Amino acid sequence: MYILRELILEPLQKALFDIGIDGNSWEKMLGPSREKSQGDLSLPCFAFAKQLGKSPNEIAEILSSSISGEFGVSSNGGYLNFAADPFWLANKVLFGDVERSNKSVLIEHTSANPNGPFHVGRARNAILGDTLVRLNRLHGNDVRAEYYVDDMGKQVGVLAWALSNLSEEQVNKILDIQEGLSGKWSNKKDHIIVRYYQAAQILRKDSLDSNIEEEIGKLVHASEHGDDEVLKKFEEAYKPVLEGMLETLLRLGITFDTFTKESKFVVDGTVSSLMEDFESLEIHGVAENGAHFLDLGKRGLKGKTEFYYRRGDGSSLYATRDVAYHMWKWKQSDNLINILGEDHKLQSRQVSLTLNEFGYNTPEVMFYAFIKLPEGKMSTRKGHVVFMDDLLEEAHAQAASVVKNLRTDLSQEEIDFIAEAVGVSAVRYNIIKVSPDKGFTFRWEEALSFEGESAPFIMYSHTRACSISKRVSRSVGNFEIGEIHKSIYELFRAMAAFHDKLDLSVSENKPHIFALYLLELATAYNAFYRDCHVTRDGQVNEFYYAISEKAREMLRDGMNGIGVIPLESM
RNA sequence: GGACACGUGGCCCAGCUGGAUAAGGCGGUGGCCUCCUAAGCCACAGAUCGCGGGUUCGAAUCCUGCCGUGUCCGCCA
Repeated sequence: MYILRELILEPLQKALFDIGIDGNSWEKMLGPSREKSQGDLSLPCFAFAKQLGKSPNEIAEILSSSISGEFGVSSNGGYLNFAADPFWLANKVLFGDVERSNKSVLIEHTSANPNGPFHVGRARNAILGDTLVRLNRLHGNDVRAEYYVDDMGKQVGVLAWALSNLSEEQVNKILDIQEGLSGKWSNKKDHIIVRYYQAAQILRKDSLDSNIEEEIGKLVHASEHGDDEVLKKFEEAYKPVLEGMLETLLRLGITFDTFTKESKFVVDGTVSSLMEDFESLEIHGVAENGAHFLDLGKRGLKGKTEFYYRRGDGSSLYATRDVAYHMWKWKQSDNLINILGEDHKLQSRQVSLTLNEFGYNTPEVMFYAFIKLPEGKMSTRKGHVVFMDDLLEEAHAQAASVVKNLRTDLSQEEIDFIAEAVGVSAVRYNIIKVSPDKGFTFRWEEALSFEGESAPFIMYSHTRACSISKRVSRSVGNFEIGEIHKSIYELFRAMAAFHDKLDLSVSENKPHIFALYLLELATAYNAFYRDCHVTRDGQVNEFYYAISEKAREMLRDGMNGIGVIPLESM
């Protein structure tokens, strides 16, 4: 609780000084109480024992009796505990103001190759990234959400080749499908076009016809040299796919401010001039066939230390363009955050070390582990894949059936509206509630869980507050802070943590911290709802109403911060 | 083989800039709707924090060895 910390720091320092503890090395030991029942902040006194020749117990006792202020102090088992005064806390929570951050931040996320629909694994990036965007905005930062479009190189090359060389019939035959794409997504462009890509991949692998590889190679080569016509052809190929992908993201509430094409840096010449600059570096080297690299082993990289940035034929590589891209990004914003899969760790390190070499800073990176399926790795080819579009449909359907059971008063249209919000929120929440560096196995029953640690749990608390708001249907009147019931005190403590958790979540790039916090806030609200009725026999308790309204706003803001939709009724 | 992650009750997961009896959820058992939406609430049961060493007044947390899982080690993206 940061507000409490500010309050006690001075008296605590004085008390410590009086017993012979100088300096402020103890400040980092002052942390949140492990035991909630003991207080909000605790100072373990074990470290002072030797210096003072007293037991930690004694020290804590002495300190507790010498400190006083608008807070509770106590000692227990060698710990000095501080608890927020209920009345003080009520004032802070109901009337306090918080300082907001206002940094400029550029967050690059998703940036998926535009060659096919999102499966849940690929979508983890987009959901984590968008949540970080939202949390930064909630925190007050000026955020730009950016998608780096991979519009050149092999993947798009294969796609473009397939679209201009394969017919619908050929694709179906190669993929061994009789009647072509059927079902729900037969009109969605990413699902349609990915089949051409898949067919081409099979041809490349199985066919003895080496012309295919040669033709694709020519296209890729041309794109890497900035050939206008080829790049245009590539764009025609990937654009509809990307549109289909963005449609899925839009359904998840994910949008971008800017799209930057990889080819930009080839076409405008920055990549080739950058490659010339590389040659002046001390760690620069040239391989036998004329390929160029930097020896990053000299900068602490372990394992394979050569970072190749230029092929023997003089063309650039993906990572080279990524360096150029990052130099450009540093001109757009003072703070860069990238969201990347753990498979990009080495590549990201190479880019960062190279940037450092030119005097640029290292961007912040949030790495996330992959989502597996019970049957193993996600693989489109083996049919081990869960498309985000399918997951969202299923989530909607399940939510609709729950709503239908619970609410017989609603029209089909209202049911659909609620089901969509619940479905999307639940899907997002199940991905962001776990730490990004934890790989997890996708299970339908968990992804579609609407109780316990889930988005609907939080949404439900919020609708309760909305329901009260609707019932009273006016703003909060004059009130005095009344008796502070245990549940109210706990709710205040939870509310006071809002900005602490938001700040932590944003500064550490860990969305799950704030996502899990909202669960605590909702739980605390539920206890308040149970114990303290705002309206009773037609009378409104203004103090309670003020608390409920404040909590409602916090829940709403917090939910928006993680992309969970704050419905007013469900 | 090397590098980097991860390993916490039957299952999922928080805690890991060292601090008090390891926090939640699912599942299990038992209870709560004449009272602002029961997608809720309450109670109970359930943990050698992968294994072995070390550092420390104190280790789930730091160091080290081993085991297991994942990712990477392309002049691919």
